Amino acid sequence: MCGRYNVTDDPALRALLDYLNVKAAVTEQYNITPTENVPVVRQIGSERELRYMHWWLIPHWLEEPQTTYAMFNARAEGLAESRAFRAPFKRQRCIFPVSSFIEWRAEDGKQPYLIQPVEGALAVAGIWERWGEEGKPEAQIHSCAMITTDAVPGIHKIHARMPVMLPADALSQWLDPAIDGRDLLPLLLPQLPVDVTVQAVERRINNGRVKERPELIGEPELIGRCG
DNA sequence: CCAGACGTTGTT
DNA sequence: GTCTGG
DNA sequence: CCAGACGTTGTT
DNA sequence: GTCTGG
Repeated sequence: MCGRYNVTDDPALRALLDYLNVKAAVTEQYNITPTENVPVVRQIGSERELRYMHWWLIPHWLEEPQTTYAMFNARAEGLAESRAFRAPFKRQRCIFPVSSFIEWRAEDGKQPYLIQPVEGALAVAGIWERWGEEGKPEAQIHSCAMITTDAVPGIHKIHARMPVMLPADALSQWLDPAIDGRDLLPLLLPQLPVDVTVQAVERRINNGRVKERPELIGEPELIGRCG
């Protein structure tokens, strides 16, 4: 990606939210770009919730929100050491429900490809922050970033990086704020927890203002979760 | 992530 | 070439 | 000590 | 808020 994805309100995504024991529903969003509000699942104590957050992490110590630095992705490598990321990584982790995401490859310009699970939705690892005065919850901004890692071979043909996709049996640990993030670093490996397809899509979605379902082009390629 | 702007003076 | 906006 | 950074991707 | 560079 790790800078464009889709959220579809379909059985696959609902199944993921059910699995996480989250009741709320999502709104369909296509061609989501950094700085948009996106749904993420987080856990406070033992309570999980779906909450819309600004997709561009705003560290709590900033005087004012800014976009000077690219903060919508956070590299898994160095996450525990990064000044900007390590605090939220420690106890403010979240999951991005993702129906499909987009990667680009240079082919006479930029050709977008849709990566989509064959079955179910993706649980992408993330971190979140809260910015603003403690006493004014309505004025606070919640923000989030997706964690990235090296692409697995099947996806590397398109792009060298990809979001960290968590397997189902890792989700409870990932969301548990009682666990220190540093103890969860082994979860942040390049891996496909499910089979996915990679398929070219129309280039007009390169423009982030286009918010329609992308038209597929050509044949999908199946990438097995083990290769 | 990609696309598109990136600027001023003066007029409506 | 680089920054901003979506 | 204080000031300034704190980031990613992709390309060369 | 905390680390790095000067």
